[in-house]
Amino acid sequence: MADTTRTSERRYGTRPTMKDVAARAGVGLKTVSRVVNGEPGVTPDTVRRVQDAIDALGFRRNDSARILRKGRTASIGLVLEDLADPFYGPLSRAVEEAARAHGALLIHGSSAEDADRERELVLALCARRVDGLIVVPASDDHRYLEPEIDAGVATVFVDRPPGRIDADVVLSDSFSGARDGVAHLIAHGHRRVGFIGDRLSIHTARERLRGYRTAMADAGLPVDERWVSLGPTDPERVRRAARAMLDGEEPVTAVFSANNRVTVTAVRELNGRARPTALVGFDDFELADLLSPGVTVIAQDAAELGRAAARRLFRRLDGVNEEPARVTLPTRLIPRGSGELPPPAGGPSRS
Amino acid sequence: MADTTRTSERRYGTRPTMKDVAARAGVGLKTVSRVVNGEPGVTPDTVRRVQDAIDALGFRRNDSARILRKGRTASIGLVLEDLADPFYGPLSRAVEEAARAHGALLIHGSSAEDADRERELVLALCARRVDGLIVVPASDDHRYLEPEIDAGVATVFVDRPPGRIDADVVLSDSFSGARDGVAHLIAHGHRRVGFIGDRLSIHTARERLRGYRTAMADAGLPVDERWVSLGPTDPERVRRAARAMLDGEEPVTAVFSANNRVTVTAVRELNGRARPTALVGFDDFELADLLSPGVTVIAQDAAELGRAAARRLFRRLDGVNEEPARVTLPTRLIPRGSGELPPPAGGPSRS
DNA sequence: CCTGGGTTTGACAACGTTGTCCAGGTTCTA
DNA sequence: TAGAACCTGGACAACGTTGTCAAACCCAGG
Repeated sequence: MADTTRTSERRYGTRPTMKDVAARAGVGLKTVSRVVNGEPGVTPDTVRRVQDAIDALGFRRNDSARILRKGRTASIGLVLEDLADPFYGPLSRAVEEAARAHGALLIHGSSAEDADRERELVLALCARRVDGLIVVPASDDHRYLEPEIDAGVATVFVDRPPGRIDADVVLSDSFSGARDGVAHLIAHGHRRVGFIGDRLSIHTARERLRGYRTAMADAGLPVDERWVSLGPTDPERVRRAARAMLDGEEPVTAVFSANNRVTVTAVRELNGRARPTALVGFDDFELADLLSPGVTVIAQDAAELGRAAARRLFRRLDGVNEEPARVTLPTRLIPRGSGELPPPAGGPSRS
Repeated sequence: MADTTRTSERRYGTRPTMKDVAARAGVGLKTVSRVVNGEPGVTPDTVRRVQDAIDALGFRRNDSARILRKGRTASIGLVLEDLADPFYGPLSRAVEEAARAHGALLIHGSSAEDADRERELVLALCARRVDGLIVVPASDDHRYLEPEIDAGVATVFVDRPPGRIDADVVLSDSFSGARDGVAHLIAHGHRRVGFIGDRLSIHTARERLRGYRTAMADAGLPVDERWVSLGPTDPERVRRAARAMLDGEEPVTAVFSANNRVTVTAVRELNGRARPTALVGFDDFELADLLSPGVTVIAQDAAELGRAAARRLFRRLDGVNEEPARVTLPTRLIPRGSGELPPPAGGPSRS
């Protein structure tokens, strides 16, 4: 490939600029800009000449320069815990659709539930000058975001509230959901209900535990602390927890599992046992209805979480200036069989 | 909020620049740049002064300007079909990890299996001057990408090959996988095997169909065209297809479903029937082992697809200049029960 | 043929950063 | 002590685009 010195010709790795287009079309720089952006006030004939030059050179506007000049990037950042978690699929998708509707691109990052990594990602996105941020918090202290928010980065938290700052947040009603799920088990005759949850550092985990305790208390039932297990959601820990509460001295007859990862492992453990144990899980998951018995769940609407967060975000970007608000979405109990199993006859359900 | 004229103070919606920092620290612009980028040749004392000014003003480097100046954006684009499809979760995740390891951010878009939308997204990413692109093609003509690739945008296709251009691509071995899956059914005594696939416009769909036909031919079995159903993967179409081949005159005794969406619907249909029908599905999915019977699948390694694509991409970004290559990853048959069901005794398995 | 109004066009600065290059100061060497 | 070598810091241009503003042009009406 001859390295020609004619600057207006395409060379490998060098992209033509508006200046090149202008030279080729024999017009001024600004006229090219006008054509590229569809601004009025250019003769049809000139438009055609410029268009031809654009096509001939394979010109594509450099949005970096445009962004620098205009100050707006038409992109929003989405930071969540793990892209591969099926719960976040519909949420991301909903945010993406909203972004698309507003002509914005989505920049994505997973925090892997690590506070430092969340911070690092969020600040990288701010350095890119994203117009807005949607964050599923991993950290419990978001004061580092204050200067950014002051500087005008619209920020909405979703699924969990931010720590130590006041900002928009969209949540599912974890407390009521868990309370309803546990009450459902109690209504089917259970008196000893186990709870397998996430680490207490996570807000939703705390709320769901509170829902569990409330439901038990409302029914006048005691909670044996051996029935409550909190910690990371890896299968090994969850398995051990399930075994402990099922094989102990006063075994539970039902289990409430506080998120989808826990539920899946719990199902695996319960299915292998002779004595059926009732189960209600927080979060719906695909194929829950096809298992036998079908898994009764407290479903949250992940897509709606994303939509609501995006709605809030774009309202702010459109200049609406309101106080930060908390939106709480209701959950839905979906009975499928596992939550309606009765306690073993003649078993510990006698008061 | 008083609109002070002191330009170096923070005002709402206006961010401090290096110039502001320089003024405040009493140093030159370039010195600030050096400190921000950790370049050598600045006295510790000066560094501290600059650092203080940065903290006081809440300065954060504007990456748009940096990108404009340097030409590299440290970001890569990922365009796939649907973020919410669980198959793409691990793939995205793997790409993200690789990006992170190389200090790059990930910009994300879903094509929704629409060629125009793919093109629009890809070109938007090119306008942003992403350093590289990873694309799950929805279109069958990617000539529109040629100028971009010539201009230096490293591009790797994944899961499906590009159309009408030569470029890197990472694929699962759909042909062999399907052939093995169908051979597995035949090995268990089936002679009438149905195939429910995706639209033929999709490369993997064609390959899997070819695998099916090859397995049947290799076993000397005829294929009745009523056993083959191709089309969109919505549940309604798949259900009808399954019913037709199961209730027809010469009903199939086994079904090969050519992707995860089809498999899930097929399981739903088959589970409701008295006569058990064998099933092997392409793509693994969560909980496949918990259904009864467990679903035998041809598993592809989605995460490895992503990793391999990212590896290829970053090799190119590191300057390695090779001919475009096709990488094909093997699939793995995972027997779980549904694929090992025998045909009904005394039924049509007599030759 | 000139004036006035509108339309079309282009020159120029600016966005915030980094690369180049040079000035001034310090330290070391002969 | 002079001169070289080195270190630190800053002035300036450039990246490719868009906003501002003024110049040039066109046509109709007088």
